[in-house]
Amino acid sequence: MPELPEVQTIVNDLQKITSDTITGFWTDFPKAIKSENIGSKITNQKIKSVMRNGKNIIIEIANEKFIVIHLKMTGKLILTKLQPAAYKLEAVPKHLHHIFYLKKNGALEFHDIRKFATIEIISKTKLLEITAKKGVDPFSTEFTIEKFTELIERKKHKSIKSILMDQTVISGIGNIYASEIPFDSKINPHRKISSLSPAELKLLQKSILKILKKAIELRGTSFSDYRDGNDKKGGFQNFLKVYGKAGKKCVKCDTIIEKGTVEQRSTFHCPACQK
DNA sequence: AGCTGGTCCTGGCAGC
DNA sequence: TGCTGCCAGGACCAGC
Repeated sequence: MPELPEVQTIVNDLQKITSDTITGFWTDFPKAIKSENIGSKITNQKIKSVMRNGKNIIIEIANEKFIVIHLKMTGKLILTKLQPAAYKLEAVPKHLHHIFYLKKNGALEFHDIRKFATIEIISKTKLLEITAKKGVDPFSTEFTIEKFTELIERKKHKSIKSILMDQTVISGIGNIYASEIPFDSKINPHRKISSLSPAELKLLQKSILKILKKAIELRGTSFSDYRDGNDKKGGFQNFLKVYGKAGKKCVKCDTIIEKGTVEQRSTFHCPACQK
């Protein structure tokens, strides 16, 4: 499932479509598109930039309009060299649901197995509204220990895991890294925020940056479906310590990794290493 | 206001 | 073997 490192990898790969022009759009699943008349809004528009905001991919086009894409669990954006004429639209691959045709780069294919991913065309005003609702980006200079402390102030009764997942606190962390980060900090993800000492909070902040940074270096985690902009797997799945490891031995102490639930999401930790 | 639980969707797998 | 049914997941929304 694409989280910050995966989305960042895709956005990096998509930099090459900057200054290209969208020549057309095709879809067989309009339900995923939250805006009307997408084709006429984006056709013949030049791409000004490709950015990330939390787990959103934002493609800026002319007239201060933005294509906002959220890949949810199984969405994939893959750049191909295929020209529009090469697509047999009556027989596209099963999970290919949208295609952005490009003047120079061929096409940007949007695949999605579970059809949860969304596309939206929004104005600059709306974009600012969306980003204002989001918490701090871990890689922005705003992500200081003071800001972190302030953001969790009203959420002290919540668990550490749920805070890491809360996009209005820190934007970009999903279920995989929300288990891996507390393991790196040696902190039990089920603990309440209020139980954290200032030193532990600092440790957690350090682990957020460390784990996300390493995952970006390895081009993300391909736990099941994730692929980068070139349809290649990431590498961080080989470095997972607890996520998906229930019943297996902890790499550090041989204790059996436990699987629990936080807000209906599976959560993994080592009961010996993580206090 | 804040919390819970339902919803979207389908591949993969456990159990019979 | 073939079927059924459950689970995974992010974000949003209805209802209390």
